[in-house]
Amino acid sequence: MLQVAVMRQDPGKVREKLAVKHFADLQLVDEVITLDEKRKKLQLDFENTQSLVNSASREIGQLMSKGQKDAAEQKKAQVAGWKASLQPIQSDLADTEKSLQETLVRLPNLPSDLVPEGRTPADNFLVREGGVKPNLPPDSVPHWDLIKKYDIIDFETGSKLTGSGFPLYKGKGAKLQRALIQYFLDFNTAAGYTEYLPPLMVNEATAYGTGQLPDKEGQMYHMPADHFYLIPTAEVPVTNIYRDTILKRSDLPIRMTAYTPCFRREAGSFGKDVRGLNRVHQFDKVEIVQLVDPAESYAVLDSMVVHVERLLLSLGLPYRILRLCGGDMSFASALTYDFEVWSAAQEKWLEVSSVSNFEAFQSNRMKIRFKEEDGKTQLVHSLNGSSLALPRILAALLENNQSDKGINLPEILHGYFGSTILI
RNA sequence: GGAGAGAUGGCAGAGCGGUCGAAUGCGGCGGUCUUGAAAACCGUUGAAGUGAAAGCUUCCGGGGGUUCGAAUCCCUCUCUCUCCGCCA
Repeated sequence: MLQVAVMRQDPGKVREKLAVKHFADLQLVDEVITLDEKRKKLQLDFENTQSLVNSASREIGQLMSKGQKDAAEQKKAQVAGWKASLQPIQSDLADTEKSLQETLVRLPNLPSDLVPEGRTPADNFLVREGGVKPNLPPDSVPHWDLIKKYDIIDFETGSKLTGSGFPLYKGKGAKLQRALIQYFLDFNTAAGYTEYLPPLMVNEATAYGTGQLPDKEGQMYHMPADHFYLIPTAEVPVTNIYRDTILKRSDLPIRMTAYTPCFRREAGSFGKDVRGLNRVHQFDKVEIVQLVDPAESYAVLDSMVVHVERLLLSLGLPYRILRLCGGDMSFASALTYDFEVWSAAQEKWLEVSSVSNFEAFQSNRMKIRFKEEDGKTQLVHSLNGSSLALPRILAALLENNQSDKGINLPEILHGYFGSTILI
């Protein structure tokens, strides 16, 4: 959620920045400012009258204790008059605050100055590529064939148990998932992230805090009986750990990591994009989240990018890093880097991580603040990224490392998996 | 699921319907003392909105009500604890 103060200060700049994101309803900026002015005026009216009521009430108390009943009754009548005039102001104020809030949550975060112009993924800025693309023999096959060959995921039975997009990992496939999760968590905790294992269902307030509600309601699985949502990413419960908290400056930075399954309805997906592991409804992911001093958030973003890059390098996967253009960024993000790995048999790039700085957008909604030495409280900046999403990593590992003998695993996984090769 | 108790400031813990935004203790911060530290003593110490400031308003789990006035009374929801039942 954008801060009203920022919008008031320079509405022109806000509109300009929203245009970079191709946000159409620019008039909402003026609506917010108008509503906020109205809110202020009503609040002032309310407070002035309320102040009269309060002080009169105090006087009534004093009169009563002195036994001056008549004078007290007179005051009471006066107060009744004020209270009557208070009523419409109060309801008007409540309505104004409500529509201000509703308007505010419809506005996306402002992109940072580094965000490139553009509308589609084709306009994303290539930051760098790394790793070496393998030269596969002509008889190489995509991962869904390898999955069958080694019998490591049973999609059909997953469909039988739940529905399409709910893979059933089996045997070495299940073990490789466990190995990857274990390795990713170890990698993150070694870098100073504290490990969490959060609830997989969240309530409405939590889903609202990270911005899944009210906008992306249709993308989450909902449990109507209890008003819970299955999490689409660990970001949701983990960032909300600090909702409504005032931290000390010395608490920052807060670094958290969590493994969770992620549940996404992916309504509207179809075709070859959903083949194999490319897009599924339930998948495993290890997430990193940081809450930091605003002055440092962009340096932290860079360090998170390097962190994820090292992880990909250690897996020996060819990757590229993209800085997302205004049109391809998420609602809440100010700057996002996407990581894609090269899936050699499909011959396409697969997104495996998205690292973003949300600046104060999420923290403003969640009221995550810290106290400066001089006693002022201000909003933290929040950042998160995947390190990493498992299915597409698995797809690339299978495709890129296939051989006559089996899937040759990167060295770092040998210990975790208990073997150098998956056969 | 049944019965009971409770939810107050960073923590602990008081609080008669009327100067209660809230005693007290601990912790934090500042100071006195000290070569330095500790101890002791003194002072200070919640958040939000608005304002140049003084101030004013709101907040004692959430929501609603009674009253001139609610942390205090009533209703309701949520959560926590104790006991019972069920159970991985």
